[in-house]
Amino acid sequence: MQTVPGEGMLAGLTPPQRQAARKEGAVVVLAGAGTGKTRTLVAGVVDRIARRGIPPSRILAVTFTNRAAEEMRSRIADAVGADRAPGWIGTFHAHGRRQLRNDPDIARLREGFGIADAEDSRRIVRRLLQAAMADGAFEEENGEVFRQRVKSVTTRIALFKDDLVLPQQAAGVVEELVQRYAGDAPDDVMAWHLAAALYPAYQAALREANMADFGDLLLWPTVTMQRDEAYRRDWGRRFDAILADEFQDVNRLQYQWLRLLSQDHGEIFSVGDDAQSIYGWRGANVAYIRNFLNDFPGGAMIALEQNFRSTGHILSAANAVIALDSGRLEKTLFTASGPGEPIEVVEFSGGLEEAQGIASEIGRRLLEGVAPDDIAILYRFNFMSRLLEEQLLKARIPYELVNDTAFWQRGVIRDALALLRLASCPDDLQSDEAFRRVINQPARGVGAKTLAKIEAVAEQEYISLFAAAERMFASATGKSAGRVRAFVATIREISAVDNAPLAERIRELLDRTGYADMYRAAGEDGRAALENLEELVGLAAEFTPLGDLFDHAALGSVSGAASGEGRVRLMTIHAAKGLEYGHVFLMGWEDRLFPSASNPDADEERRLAYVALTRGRRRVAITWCAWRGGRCADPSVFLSEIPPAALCHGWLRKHRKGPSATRTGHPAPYVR
DNA sequence: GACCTCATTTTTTTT
DNA sequence: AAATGAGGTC
Repeated sequence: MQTVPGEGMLAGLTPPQRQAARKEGAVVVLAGAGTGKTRTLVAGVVDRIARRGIPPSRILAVTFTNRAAEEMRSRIADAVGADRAPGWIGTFHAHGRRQLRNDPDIARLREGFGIADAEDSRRIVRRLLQAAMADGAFEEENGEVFRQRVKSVTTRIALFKDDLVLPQQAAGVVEELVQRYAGDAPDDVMAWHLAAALYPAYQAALREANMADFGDLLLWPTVTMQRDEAYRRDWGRRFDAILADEFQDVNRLQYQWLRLLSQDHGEIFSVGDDAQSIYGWRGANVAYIRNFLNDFPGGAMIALEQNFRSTGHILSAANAVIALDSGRLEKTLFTASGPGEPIEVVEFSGGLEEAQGIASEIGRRLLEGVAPDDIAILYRFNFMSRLLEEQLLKARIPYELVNDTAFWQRGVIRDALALLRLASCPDDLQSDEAFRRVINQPARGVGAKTLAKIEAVAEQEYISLFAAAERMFASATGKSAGRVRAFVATIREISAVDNAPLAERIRELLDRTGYADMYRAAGEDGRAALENLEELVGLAAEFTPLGDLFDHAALGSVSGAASGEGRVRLMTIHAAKGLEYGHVFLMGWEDRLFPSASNPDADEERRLAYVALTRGRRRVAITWCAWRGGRCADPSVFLSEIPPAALCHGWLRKHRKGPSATRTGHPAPYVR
C-alpha cells in the first residue's frame, strides 16, 4: 500500500475521532472540552483531501474567529502541505464579505462599499433615535439612559439580521423575539419596538453611505440564495464539502447559509459542543446542534468524551456544573490521567485583596519555574482586569490583555483611518461618518451647532459633508473659518496625490492636519497614542488596495495576539474559549457577578462556568470576594455545585493578610 | 458658540 | 476607556 499524505495524522486519532473524520454526508461531532475537537476537524479535512480525493479548492471551512481560522489553516498546511490546503478557510464574516464583494447589488450597494463596525452602527442609530425623540416617539432621555438606549436598539437591529429578518419584516416578528429573548424589563420590550421601527431607516442610512454592517455580510447572500435558485446554485456548486467549527454557536442566519450551500451534496461536517454555547446574546441558538439529526435525516452524531487536557478533579468539577444544564445532550468527560490537584478556592475580603492575592500567588509560581505564558486569569467582565493590572504591574509580573480594546477599535486608530477614508473620497457620502469623526480633531471651532449647519447644507445640496463645509467656509470669516479652510485644503491636496505609498500617505495626513501634533503637545499623555499611530503606519504598508485595510480594520483582526510570549494572559471567559493553560485563575465567582444577574439565560452562565473550568490543564484556582463594588456578596452557586472532594482551601488562607506578602517587593521582573 | 478641565459614571460577553 | 455633565473662560 502506498502512503497517502496525511494518513499519518489520521493514524494518531482515537477510534471515535477517526470514525468521525472518515464519515461521509452530514456529520455532527459532539466534542466535549479538551477532547481533540480541532484535531478531529483537521483530520476531517485531511481525510477529504487525501483519502477521498476532493480537491482542496473545493472545500469550504468556516469558523467564528480569525484566530480559529488561522489555527486551522496552519494545522491543515502542516498535515497536507501548504500548497494543498483548502482555499476557502475563513470566518463566516469573511466568506460573507467575499460573496457580497462579488455582487454588491444583492444588498443594493455599490462596488467599493465600506464595512460598518459596531461603532459605526451605533452612530447611525444615535442620530435616528435623536430624531425620533424629537418627534415625540418616546420621552426625552438624557445622557446615560439615552446611551443605553442607543446600544440596546443597535444590538437588537443586529439580532433581527442574525435571525434572517429583513427591514420590512421586523414589525411583524417583534412579539416573537421579545418572547424568545425573555426581555421582561419594560425597557427591553420598548427597545425591541424601537428597533423594529428604526430598522428600515437604519438600513437606508447604511445604503446611502454605501456601507454594509456585520449582519449584512451574510444576510444578503443568504436571502438571495433563498430567493434565486440560480444564484444559490452558482455558489453551492463551488464546493464538494463544507466544514463548520463551533457549530453550537451558529445563529439562524449562519445556519441557513450553511444549509443552502450544502443542500446539493449534503456534505456538511460540523464540530461543536452544546455545553459550550455561550453566544446566545449574539443570536446563537443551541437548538441547531441539539436538533441536528432532525434537520439532516440520515446524518450522524458522534460524541467525543475522552478528555486529554485536564486532571480528574478539574473534570469532575466541570461535569458537576454542566450536569444541571437543561436540555443538554448527555455526555460525560473522562480522563485516563489521575485526579491531580484539587481546585483551590480562595475567599477574599475585597477586590483589591483578590487582585493582590492572585498577583502574589502568580509571583510564587513563577519563582517555582512555571512559564508565564502557561498561566491565565479569566473573568466574566472586561472591567475586572483593571485592579488586576495594577497589582501585576506592581509585582512586576509581565502580562498581556487578550482582546481588550482591540487595536483597530482604539479611538486614535479609528481617527487615523477616518482621515484616510476622507482623503480617499472626500466627495462621496461614504465619507460622511469619517468627516464627523475628524472635523474637530484637533479642535477647529466646529461644535455641534456648526456641524448641524454643515449637515443642513449637505442635505439640501445632496453633497458630502466635506463638500458642504468646503463651500460654506470658502469665503466665511471668523475664528474657525480659517482653520476649517486649512483642513479642507490639506485633505484636498493629499486626496489629489493618490499614488503615494499608503504608509506615507497616512503619515502626511497625520502631520499636515495637525492630528499628530495634538498628541505631541500632550506630552506623556499622548505617548501611547503616538505609538499606536506609528504601529499603524508600519502596518499600512502591507495593504493594497486601500479597501483591504478598511475591511481588515472592521473585521477585527488578531493584531499582535501572537506577540505575548513570556507573559501571563488576562482575558474574559468568552475570549478563552478554545484555549488551554497549565495554571488557570478564575476570579470573581460571586452571586450576581457570575452567574451574571443581567443575563436572563441562566443556563448560558452555567455553560460559561464549564468553559472556564475546562481551560485548566493541571491547576485551577477560583477566587471570590465577600465585598465588591460597595456591597456584600455571596459566593457563586457554581461553587456549591462542585463536589467537595474536588475542592480545597488553597494559597488564599495563608495570605489573607494581603500586603505583607507583597510588600517586600521584587527588584527584578519575574522573567525566566 | 466653543473649549477646557475636572469629576462622575458605567460597563456584559464579540464578529 | 470613553462618554457624559457642570462650570468657567475666551
